[in-house]
Amino acid sequence: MIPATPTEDDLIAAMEDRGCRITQPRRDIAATITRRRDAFSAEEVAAELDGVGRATVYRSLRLLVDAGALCKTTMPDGSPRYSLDNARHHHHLVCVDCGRIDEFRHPSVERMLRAMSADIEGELVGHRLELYRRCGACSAGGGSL
Amino acid sequence: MIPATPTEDDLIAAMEDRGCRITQPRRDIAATITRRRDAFSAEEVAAELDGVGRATVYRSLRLLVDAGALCKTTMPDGSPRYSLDNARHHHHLVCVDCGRIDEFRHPSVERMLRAMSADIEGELVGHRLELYRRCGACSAGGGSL
DNA sequence: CTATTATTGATACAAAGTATTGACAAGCGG
DNA sequence: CCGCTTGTCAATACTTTGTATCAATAATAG
Repeated sequence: MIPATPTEDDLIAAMEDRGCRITQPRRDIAATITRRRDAFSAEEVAAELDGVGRATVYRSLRLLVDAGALCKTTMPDGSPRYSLDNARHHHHLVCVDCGRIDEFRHPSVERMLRAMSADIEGELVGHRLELYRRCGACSAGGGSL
Repeated sequence: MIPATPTEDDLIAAMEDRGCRITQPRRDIAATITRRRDAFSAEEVAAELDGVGRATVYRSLRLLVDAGALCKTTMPDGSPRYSLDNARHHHHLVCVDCGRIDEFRHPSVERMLRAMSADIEGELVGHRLELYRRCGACSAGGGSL
């Protein structure tokens, strides 16, 4: 089964699974972010949803990140972007030109972590890995021209 | 030659090499951060140096990061920490208990990047990798007790 | 020693959140 | 169905980590 991009209902379900009440603002947020195919900032969501408070947007996004339905990625300049989570345990490939975020899994990452954990003192409890690239479309002549 | 932790003079030299003027505030900042053996935040430095403006501290830290004398690392909660740079081209090993930041180099990282770049579209232009662990001292019974 | 110009401190502002609070609404218990 | 408890809400204030502006000052060039 192909791990498809989550739908609005998937996001609602993810929140329900965490024992949360499903409220109108949360529905609105789920609808807004599933409509986007690209990465977005919390402020963009807040700006698009007029009746919903900023704090609620931030709370809901965090909820979805905790629930594993949403990923929070760091851009090269350090600013955060959110994107829907398609698959468990992956890393991010961020285009430095268009900001597009793709997920990837590659056995070499796990291999590296295994090799590392053998050589470091203490136990590894987590990691953060982002790869920055110029994506195919941007290299081809689109991008920042 | 062992790549030692930079001294105050190394930091001054790094700034001079970038064509900067060596001012008293910059000397003070260099002295303060070389006295610390652990990672620190910009606000800590600013708080310790009373006559020096916050903006100057941030400007100088950025200068040192750009000059390659200082590293800026992201903690698991997303907050930034600075630490002296001992060696070129490394990554960070952050203790989630005591906040200690160590540098590491491991061939498996470069190997992973090579393997990745063969498999992704577009050109890799950078990466960000932090490993989070519980360090030896913290595992041993110190840590957050 | 003086002119030039980088640098400074103060202040304001920005981005990305978190904390607080009083109002409201969901869901349960009867 | 009613009321109560408690989660959630919007608004607002505050926090952290900076950056922008600007008039005053200090470093270096000559």
